[in-house]
This record gives sequence, C-alpha cells and structure tokens, in this order.
Amino acid sequence: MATIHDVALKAGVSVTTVSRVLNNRGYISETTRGKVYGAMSELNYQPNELARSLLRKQSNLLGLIIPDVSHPFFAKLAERIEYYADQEGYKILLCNSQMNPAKERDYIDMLKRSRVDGIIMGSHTLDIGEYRNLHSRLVTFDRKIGEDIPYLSSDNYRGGKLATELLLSKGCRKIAHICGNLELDMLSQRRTDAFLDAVRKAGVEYLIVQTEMNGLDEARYRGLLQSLLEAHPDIDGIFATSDVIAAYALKECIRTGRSVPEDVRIVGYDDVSAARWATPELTTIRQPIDGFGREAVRLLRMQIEGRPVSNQNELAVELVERGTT
Amino acid sequence: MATIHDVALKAGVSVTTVSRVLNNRGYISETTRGKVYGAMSELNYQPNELARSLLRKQSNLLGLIIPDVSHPFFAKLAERIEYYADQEGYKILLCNSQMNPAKERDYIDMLKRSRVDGIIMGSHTLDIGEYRNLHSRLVTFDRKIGEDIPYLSSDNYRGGKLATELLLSKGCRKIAHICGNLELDMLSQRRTDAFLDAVRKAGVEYLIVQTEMNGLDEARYRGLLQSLLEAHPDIDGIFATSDVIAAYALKECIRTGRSVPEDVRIVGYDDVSAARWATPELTTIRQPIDGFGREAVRLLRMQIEGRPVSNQNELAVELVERGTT
DNA sequence: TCCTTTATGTCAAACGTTTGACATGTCAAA
DNA sequence: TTTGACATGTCAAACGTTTGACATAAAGGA
Repeated sequence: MATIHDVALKAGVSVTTVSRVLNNRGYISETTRGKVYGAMSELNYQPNELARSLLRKQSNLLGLIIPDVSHPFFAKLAERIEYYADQEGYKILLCNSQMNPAKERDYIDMLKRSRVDGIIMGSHTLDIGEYRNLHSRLVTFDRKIGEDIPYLSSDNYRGGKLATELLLSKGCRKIAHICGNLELDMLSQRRTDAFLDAVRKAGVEYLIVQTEMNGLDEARYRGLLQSLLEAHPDIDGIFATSDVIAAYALKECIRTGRSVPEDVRIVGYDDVSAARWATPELTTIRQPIDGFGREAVRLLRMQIEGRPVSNQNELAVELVERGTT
Repeated sequence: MATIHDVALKAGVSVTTVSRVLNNRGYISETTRGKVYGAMSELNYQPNELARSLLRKQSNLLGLIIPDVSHPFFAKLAERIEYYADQEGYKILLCNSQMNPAKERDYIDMLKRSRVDGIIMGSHTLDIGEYRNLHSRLVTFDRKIGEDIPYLSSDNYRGGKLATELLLSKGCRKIAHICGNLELDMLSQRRTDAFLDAVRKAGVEYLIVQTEMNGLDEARYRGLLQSLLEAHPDIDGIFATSDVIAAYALKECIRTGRSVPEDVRIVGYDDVSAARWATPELTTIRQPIDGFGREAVRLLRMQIEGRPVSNQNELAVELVERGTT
C-alpha cells in the first residue's frame, strides 16, 4: 500500500504538503493540490486510518454489542445504527453476545483494545457494577446502569398499557402476557408493570409467562406457547413482548383450530417487518427503531465531542392495529 | 488509558519485559510474569491494538459488505460470519450497501483506509472490473469475479431444480418463478436456469417475474404478488427466490381465498427462521448459511496466512419440505 | 574454572501520520 | 521600500507497540 511518502515523491512535494492537502490546513495553491490529488489517485492511495487514529487518539469506531443480529429487532436496530453511524463518519464493530456474560465481557475488552470511541450496549447480562467502572463512552438500551450513563429506551409502560387496554377493550377476559427474563432488570419490565396494572384494574384473569433465561431461543417459543394454550384453553388474549413470540402464538392458535382474532386476540411488540408477513398481520406496539439508531449515534457523538447529553432518553411508542385484534 | 510504559513502571520492570510477557517471547520468570499481570489488572491495561496493527501490518479486521443486515438472510449470514470471525480472532466491520453502487464504493475505500485484512462481499452492484483491481483479499458471495478471486455460493442450479421438480411432482401445471434482478450477473441465476430447464422439459406453463432493480424493498413485494395472481389466476405453483418473497406469496394466496397447498403450492429459498413463522410453514430450499459463514472466514484466513485457497466453493443445498407443498 | 541457560535491562528503529516551529521564498499592496 | 499574505520546505516529536541487537548478571553443570 502506498504511503504518504510515496504520494509526496510522485507529486514532487514534501510530505507536509501532502498532509496539508489531505487535512485542508495551511496555504495550498491549486496547482499543488492538483498534483497531489493526481499522485494519490495514480497510486490508489488511501490514508492509513490506523496511524491517524493512533495519533489523534480517536478511531471513529463504535462498538455495537447486541444479543444476536439475526433477531429481527436487533437486525433492524443494527441496520439503523450503522446507517446513522456512517452518516456521521463512524464505523461499526459488530458483536453478538448470545446473552453470554463471558462473551460480553470479552467483547467489551476487545472493544477497549480496539480503542473504539464509544460502545452501544444492547445486551446486558452483567452486573451494573461491571458496566459502571468501564470508563468507556456508553449508550445502553433499555437498561439504567447509573445516573451518569445515558440510556435509550422507549416508553415501555405506555406500550404495555396500550397493548393491554386494546385487548381489554376488545373484550378479552383472560389474558396471557409473555415477557422476557424479569431478573435482568431491563426497562422492558415496565411493559409487564403496565400489563399488571391494567388487568388488575379491569379485574380480568391473567397469566405471566417468562421466556428463557438466555433469551432468544426460538425453538423454545413453540413449546412454551403450546403448553400455555393447553394448560389454559380459555385464554382469549395474548400480549407478547416481541413480534417473533407473537408470530409463534398466532401459529399455535391456528394449529389448534382457534381463530384469530375471533377466539384469541394477539398483540405483539416491536413492529419489525415480519409482523406483516403473518396472516392475519400482527397488531403490535411499534418501537421507534429508526429513532433508536439515530439517538444512539447522536448520544455517543455528543459524548465524544465532550458535550453534555441527557441521560434519560425515552422515545414514544405507537399502537399499530392490524389483523390479530 | 494506561500504556505499556505505565505497566512497566508499576511492575518495576522494563517496557521490553512487559512486551515479552504480553507476547510470550524470550525468557520470563514466573515472579516477573506475576508482577506484570498484577500491574496490568491494577491499571486495567488493554494493549492498544491500533499501535499493534500499525506495526504488524495486520489489523485483524474483516470488512463485511451486504445489501442490508435487516434482511433475514443477511442477518443470519452476518451473525454466522461474526461468530466464526470471533473464534479466529477477527473483528467485523459492518457495512450495508443498500444496493447502492456509490455507497458500495465508499465502503470499499473506507475498509481499505481501515486496513482490514480482508473483505467479504455479499453485495455486488459494481462492474467486475472494479472488484478486480481492488487488491484486497476478497471473498465474494454468489458472484464470480475472476479466476483468482475465491467465491462462495451454494449449488444454485440444484436448488432451483429441487424446488421446481417438487412443484411438478405435486402436479403443478402453471408455475411462477419470482427471482432477483437478472442483470446483476449473480450465481443465483442458476436457480432460474434450473427452473427453466425443468418446466420446459415438463412442458408446463410458466412465468418469470423479476423483483426490483434495487433489491430488497419489501413494500414492492406485496404489489408484485397481487398483480401476478390477478393477471394469472390459474397459477398453481410458485417458486420464490427467498423466503421473504414466499411469505408474501403465501399471504396473498390466503388473502385471495386460495388455500395453500391445495390450490397453490409455494416453495421459498434460504430457510431463514421466518420460514417457520408462517402458517403453513414454508417449504423451502435450505441454504447452508452456517457453512457460508465458516467458509467465508476460513477462506480469508487462508489468504491472510498466504496459503492457497480454492476459488470455487459451492456448498450443498437441501430441500426442506413443510406445509406449503 | 568456564560455558550455558535463564532472566532482565538498555537502546533505537520502525509502523504511517499529524503538527508545530521555523525558514525561505514570491508577489502584490501600501 | 517595507509589509504581509501566500506557498512550500525542512526537521523533529509524538501516538503505543514490537523487535532486534546487545549488555549484564546469576545460577548451574561440566
């Protein structure tokens, strides 16, 4: 690979001059600029960002740690984050923690060694303390780890409330709520809180089912839904904490001869595009994934630039009513 | 951030000694090793990979360019690639080209500036020539760029043949094939070749529909399927080039009162997990996504290590029969 | 006693770039 | 004629690490 020295040699100028052209500093005549650009394209020169980063103490790298990029929600989130990162000149290092604490720790160390300018934590399997003394610029998703660490989430309580009240308003009398692992202390628990408040207030029967400890194992969803509907054949409403789970719920209803939404009404969460692949299409709570991506990058950029950021960032959710209610 | 000098100071040894501990070279006594490790953990030291990479001329970074990580196929592919990359000590820089040639070019330049050790090209919107004089280590997906550039694909012809013959064997007499943009010169065209061979040999009616130029726009799929089934109400078989398209086909059939598989049989492609969310579950051609990931990383590693690699790498596909046939 | 092995140190160069300090021009305006 | 803006150059240090050359010294065996 050509270096700045090669460019200088070929253009017949000094290295300093090339650097000045490259960084738009100092006085440069148009003719010199032309010669330099000419030499650069002739040599196919690409400045070595490793050397630049080393000197500038800034890599323009952002680390993204999520449970699994093949989960539709995180896939879309990753796509949006990468989109905005690219717009602002950042690059994304992708890490799938698989909800494995050891892997998560290793990834964090790797990102530190790589001198990323910031980390977006979409996976949280470690204790709050470990994140606290990380001393990296952080943005977290759906988890509050400290007063000084900005988090990003949506209005989970409102989402839970909208979903549950929709089911209630449609006349559901026995509603099941399928949520993630409540021990992980995520803000998405507010959905469950809202669910509980609503069903108790309405005085209807309800159930809460937690999915696996280690997250997103789809194989389990089927069995879980099957035994749920077997044990409680009179369930007439399901509020699932993701569209993927809702899709499995829908499947299981159809398989067992229940019609949706007549016999059972279903509300999902996220509004990933898969929600529209189902028949009937899933009613769901739309998470502002694009907004998440934009804000995550912005919050990191602000920190990198040493500007103050707000630590609590809750975006709005929206009920999207489709065919399953 | 602590440097190797700080560690040396705290441990009371020389920088060289610390480096020797870090890289396991030369003689080191156990006591010294202990002191060094102690100092490192006390200072929370993480060696600066930028500096290392600069010196070693090896970044352990791999670039991954795909159209869109939120598409289920590429999401899974990205996850698998990242998994194997991590196992072999590589990190993944994620790039979504959105099938935009300008973006793709920019990403390639960015990756070169970042001195990635190799690039995995899952998006191909540029002319072959541009990839040729790239002079980076490459692995491409589903596109042959040159004799000296390894590509990775599955047995597309066999996939197309399996899918079409299944439909024929079930008695379909008018089969539509929905494929990607045939002008892009991808190896996935072999699926279409196989389809044509099979339907012609069987002497049944057939149609070929290309999706949009700019790839994966789901909004279009619905309209496309709708007009297809309206214009040809007697279609009794559909072979779609992705499960996402197949899911939309299934939806449209159900919406228009056709029963699947009785009236229309559908075969998808990829076998992403979404294929099992549909009801009935999609019959599909399974692509070896895990194998793709493993091989992509291996092919790059071999090149990086200067070892010879085979340039043609075709993995096997498999017919997965489920509910839509 | 001498040689080897083990253990550690010093020193300097290298990776590719940026940046500041400073020198040396040319050219035009005051 | 002087001044200042413009244009370019030289030189060296810095970023954090690795590595080779070389020195030193203790411990152990022959």
